[in-house]
Amino acid sequence: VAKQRAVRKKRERYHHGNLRRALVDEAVRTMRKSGVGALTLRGAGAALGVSRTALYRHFADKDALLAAVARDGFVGLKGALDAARGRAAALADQLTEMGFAYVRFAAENPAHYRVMFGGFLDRCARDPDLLADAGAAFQALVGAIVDLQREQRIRQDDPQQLARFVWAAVHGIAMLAIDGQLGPEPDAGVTLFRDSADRIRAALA
Amino acid sequence: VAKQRAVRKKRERYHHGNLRRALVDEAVRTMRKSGVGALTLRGAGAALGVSRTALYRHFADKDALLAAVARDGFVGLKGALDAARGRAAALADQLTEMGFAYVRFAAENPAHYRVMFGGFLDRCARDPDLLADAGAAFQALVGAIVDLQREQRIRQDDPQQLARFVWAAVHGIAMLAIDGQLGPEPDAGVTLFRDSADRIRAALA
DNA sequence: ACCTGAACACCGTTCAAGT
DNA sequence: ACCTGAACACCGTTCAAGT
Repeated sequence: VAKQRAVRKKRERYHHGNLRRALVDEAVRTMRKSGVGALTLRGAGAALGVSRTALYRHFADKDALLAAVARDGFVGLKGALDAARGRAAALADQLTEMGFAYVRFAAENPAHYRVMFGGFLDRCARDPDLLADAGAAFQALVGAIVDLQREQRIRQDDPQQLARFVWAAVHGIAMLAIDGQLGPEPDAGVTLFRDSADRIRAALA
Repeated sequence: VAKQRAVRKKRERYHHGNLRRALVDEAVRTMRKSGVGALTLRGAGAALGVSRTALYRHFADKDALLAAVARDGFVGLKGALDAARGRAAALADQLTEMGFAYVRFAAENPAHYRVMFGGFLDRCARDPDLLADAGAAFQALVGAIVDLQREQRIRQDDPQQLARFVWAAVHGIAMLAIDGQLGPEPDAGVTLFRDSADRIRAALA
């Protein structure tokens, strides 16, 4: 009976405009369990007790849904980076802590991470807000670098350029790890970042 | 008439066991023109004047074909890296030259590059030789680092570990560029590597 | 802002029966 | 080592007609 009521309640909420949110969550859930290849619009609809065509009221097509999934991912990534920055005891540790958080985010959400970055430009054409969400995550990194520059802890180059370099290094580690290119160990990415943190520090000195 | 003969000749070769090679080439061609999403087994067969089911004589399924495409890519990447290393005037320039070649390879073959790295571990299960081809490309990088160490030009850490760091940095630049995350400019990756080469050098010093 | 139901074109893959 | 031809299950997407 309680279950019945839960379903009823859910149903009602869909009519209040939450189907969009529910679809993104369902897509993320499916991807986490079975990869992005397992995500089908028909399956997502069925899982939510909604017709196959209902989602076209909220998304132009499958790619638009994936763009929303990507945006959701960048919001989560920014949250993880901000939290890591706050956790750092000393200013000098902020960037390292953020690097660990970044690689860990990717390792824990591999399918989601791939959607965030795969064909980014094409997805931005579908949903211009994606660019802003991705930019916000990137700015968390730029902010940490600007702070370090202000305290004279790292070189005074263009912070955007330095941030791009650090981003590429961490993104490369995350991607290689996700794709299994660093070996089958699930924490291969975290390990490589641990080994590389001193190199990155030296690069910025 | 000449065309007719070419087709005839091609046909004959297929029966000599070259259909496998022709399928890989056709897949690469299609991906280059229209992306990996445009690659279909039916289309590849039609383009080669071969039945829809003929390729199952050479590949277990579509993923096995993509594994062969990935292997082909790693062979090409290793060739580009070796050539770049040979081009370098001084020993100190080898790594930089290889970095440019790497990023350029990815920029010129984006779809191919994605197939090489996407789901690498899963693809290795399909075709164990993929691991060897990828390893050979990686060893080109390790070799350059070992040479620099022998001449005391860079730090004496574990060369495999240093190579992984450099690889991740360059891979990250290449991936961000391919996905348009560095902006719509087609040479955004090469530009970022140019800006980052000094950082990487400092990291290895 | 949803529903049902039917339909379209396009997939990967399998199989039977040939040469 | 290829072929033809038929079939299966599964896609994304569209449309008409409802509530």
